[in-house]
Amino acid sequence: MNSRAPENVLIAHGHRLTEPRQRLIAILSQWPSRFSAGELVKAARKAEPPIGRATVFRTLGLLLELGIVERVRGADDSEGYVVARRGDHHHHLVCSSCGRVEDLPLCPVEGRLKELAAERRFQVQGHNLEVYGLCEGCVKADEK
Amino acid sequence: MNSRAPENVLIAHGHRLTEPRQRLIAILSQWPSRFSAGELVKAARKAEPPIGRATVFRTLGLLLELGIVERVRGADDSEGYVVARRGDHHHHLVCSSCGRVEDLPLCPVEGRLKELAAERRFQVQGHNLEVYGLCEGCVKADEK
DNA sequence: CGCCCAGGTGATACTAAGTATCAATTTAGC
DNA sequence: GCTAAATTGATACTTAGTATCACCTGGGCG
Ligand SMILES: [Mn+2]
Ligand SMILES: [Mn+2]
Ligand SMILES: [Zn+2]
Ligand SMILES: [Zn+2]
Repeated sequence: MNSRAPENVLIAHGHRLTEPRQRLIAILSQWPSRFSAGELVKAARKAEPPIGRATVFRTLGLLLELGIVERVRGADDSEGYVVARRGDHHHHLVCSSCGRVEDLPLCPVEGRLKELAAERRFQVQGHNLEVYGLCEGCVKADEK
Repeated sequence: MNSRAPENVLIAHGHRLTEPRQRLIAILSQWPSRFSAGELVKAARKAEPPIGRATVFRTLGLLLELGIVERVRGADDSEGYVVARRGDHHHHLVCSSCGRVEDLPLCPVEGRLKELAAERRFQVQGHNLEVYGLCEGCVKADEK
């Protein structure tokens, strides 16, 4: 049994494994890449039977809190989500051309940040970093 | 003449120095700290004569693009703005207790990020970083 | 198995942050 | 002052998310 499977994480945190939640997880598990709240709402509405908008947002919030999905902002500042592929502290490389999201497991901030903040007497609790640019595929397409 | 004064920056970029813009700049110049779009809209509506909502958003976008204001996300993921105090590349220390925003002029990402991204064949175009924690004042208040 | 109720659902309505349209107004240069 | 182009503000629309509340159901208990 994979204890990192969304269904098990839900249960482990005392949440119920309801039908709408299972169906949303199934939809997400096949999602190719970054998606907006609206896209998920649309997919949920098309399902049979349809899943309500409020439930989609509530479930999205729950999955976010459990680390099953992550919020990732686009280069254009748009909100978006991706299904998480790792549970530890990491950041994202977001392609500004195709929108693909890659995990960046090594945090380029940790060390340096502590010193800088300490000098300012600022007590760091957390940070968030997104890196924008072109993924390998889009760089190649660009060179042609 | 301070060429960094908002009025001059507008003109230098070929924009008109209209009355609503001047009045919005005046309102912003007295803004104590981080503000939301809604707060600015409200202040603009209370002004005499009132400034329209659409104009507030358009002007905010313009000032953002000219670097006169900066978008700063709160620890709770809320959108917000601050009047910029510097024009070069920098980040922000955002107090999760009082909401105050401090500039962090030394970018703790630059060096390390290049190497990491190069290994992944990701061509970096930019990044955005926000640091959350407690400002000096709130740390002290907390200790009591 | 079947009861029961806390937790969850979905319809609806509401808020915040924008964007789009367009007729009416204003700015800035001549 | 005149005029064209930029800007305004009213209105309507979109996306993201929250609040309410009557109804429903998952799953623990007997
Ligand atoms: Mn990730
Ligand atoms: Mn700043
Ligand atoms: Zn790409
Ligand atoms: Zn503070």
